[in-house]
Amino acid sequence: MSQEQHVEKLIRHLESIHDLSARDRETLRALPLKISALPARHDIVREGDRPTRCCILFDGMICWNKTTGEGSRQILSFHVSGDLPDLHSLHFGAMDSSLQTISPSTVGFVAHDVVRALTKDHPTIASALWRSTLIDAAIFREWVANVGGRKAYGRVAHLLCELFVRLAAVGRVRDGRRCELPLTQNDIADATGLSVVHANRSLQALRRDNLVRIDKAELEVLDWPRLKEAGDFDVSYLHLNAAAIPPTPVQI
Amino acid sequence: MSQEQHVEKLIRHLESIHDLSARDRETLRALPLKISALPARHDIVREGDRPTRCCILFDGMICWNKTTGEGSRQILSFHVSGDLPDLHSLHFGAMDSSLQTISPSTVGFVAHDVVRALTKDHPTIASALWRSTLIDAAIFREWVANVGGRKAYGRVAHLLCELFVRLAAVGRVRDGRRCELPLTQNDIADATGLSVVHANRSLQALRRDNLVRIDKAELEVLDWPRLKEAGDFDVSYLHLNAAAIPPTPVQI
DNA sequence: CGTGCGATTGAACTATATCAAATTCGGTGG
DNA sequence: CCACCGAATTTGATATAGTTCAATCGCACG
Repeated sequence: MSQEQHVEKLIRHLESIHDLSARDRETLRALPLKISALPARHDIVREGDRPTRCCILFDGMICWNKTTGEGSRQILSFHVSGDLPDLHSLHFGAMDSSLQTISPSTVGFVAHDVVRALTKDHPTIASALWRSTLIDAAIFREWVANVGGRKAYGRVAHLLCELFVRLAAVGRVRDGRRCELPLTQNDIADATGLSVVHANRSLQALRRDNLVRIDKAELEVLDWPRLKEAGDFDVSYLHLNAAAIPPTPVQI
Repeated sequence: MSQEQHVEKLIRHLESIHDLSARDRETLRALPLKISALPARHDIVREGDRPTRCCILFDGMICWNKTTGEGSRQILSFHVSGDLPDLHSLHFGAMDSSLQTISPSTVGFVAHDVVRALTKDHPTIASALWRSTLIDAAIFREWVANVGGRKAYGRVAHLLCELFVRLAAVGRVRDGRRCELPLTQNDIADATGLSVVHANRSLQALRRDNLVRIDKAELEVLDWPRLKEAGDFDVSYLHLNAAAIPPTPVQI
């Protein structure tokens, strides 16, 4: 896929959370990028690293994670097409967590200096990027509430809701109800603070209740209203533009 | 206390995470503020609100929280003297969580427009504020790992470590080992995703093990190395300037 | 000197973890 | 195309961390 097509994904992401002018889009299209294809389970940034560039995700899925003292991995967030997961590295010295691919992914690297120049010369883009990191923070807040306050069933439902809406916001949902879901149950367990066994059983319960179907790394939402309710999911924390919020999927 | 003294707390906070010039400090000292004394348990901002001003905390303690579907409250973060807890409201429409005082608190309100002008005219201050919100995000990440990945004992220990270091960073630790801790056990439970009963028992265990003493809303760290170890605490996620990181408290 | 909130205790209950084994699946080499 | 391999999923059984409920205690404050 050409660089031009990839950059459109970044633009789509930014336009799902902020208005851009035609000129802003042109500026972004001219962004110097180093595009890389990465395998699954590849560390992009490790805890303690001092990166000098940011990464833009074009295809695949990546996550932030931390390893706690007892050796268990906690996933902190997932990122999808168009996201800028480590924009905050611009303002930090050492990274406090690791960024890793979940599935084989295509990313673009942009030097910090380039991003700094971009924000200096283009206030609207600066504002959109700023807002993007604040939305990341809002997602972390929601995750604190998710792992701290909900039972296993609800946690998993909430996670599926979030991924579905975020993918929908950047046009990655087909038929109004199917999206990629390249996570293993181990990943789901690490993201929700559950054991694999219990994550498995929670997923089974969601399927048994006919809320979702999961097959071949694909999620199909069968009953959006009940899935939302199960996950106690309220889309507002994603701070999406109204136009980017998916309509309630049609039931079958 | 005079407005001038209060603003020094903000400066102290910003200087714990970013360099400021003498001119930046002067600019901050001239900031138009509306200072308010608020009682404990007071809502400063509620989920869904669209604030037009930001809040700076001078004295007391406040927290972000969300109420989940089943009615339980999850605390998302605590804030201490000098913090700007809702700086991100500058870039958001509706708030996704509620900001509430824990103890009786003194805050200063600054209009969004004033902050926007400030960041426009003073790039260093803009950068410090930006960094401050990114550190908030880093704290949320750490909390996801805390509630998702640690046992009760470790969670509570981690929380105490964080508060101790953050208070120390802005000069709120006496004798190198004592700081305010105006939290009820209910607050600690809501912050760690535990029941009150279990939070109580975890605290008892920490005391039994002679890691801390808690009395009259005051925390005394008795054994910092072991407390850190119990909480699997690594200060780097707070992204403090080296000078703001407290030395290991003297053992008694 | 009561009143009420916060801390503490005990006991019963349950959600979730852990361990270990079996099964299915996707891909790879022959 | 088949056989095989490792990884991912699933299952069952047992163990435990944490919850819930209900009562008591302590103490600051009017």
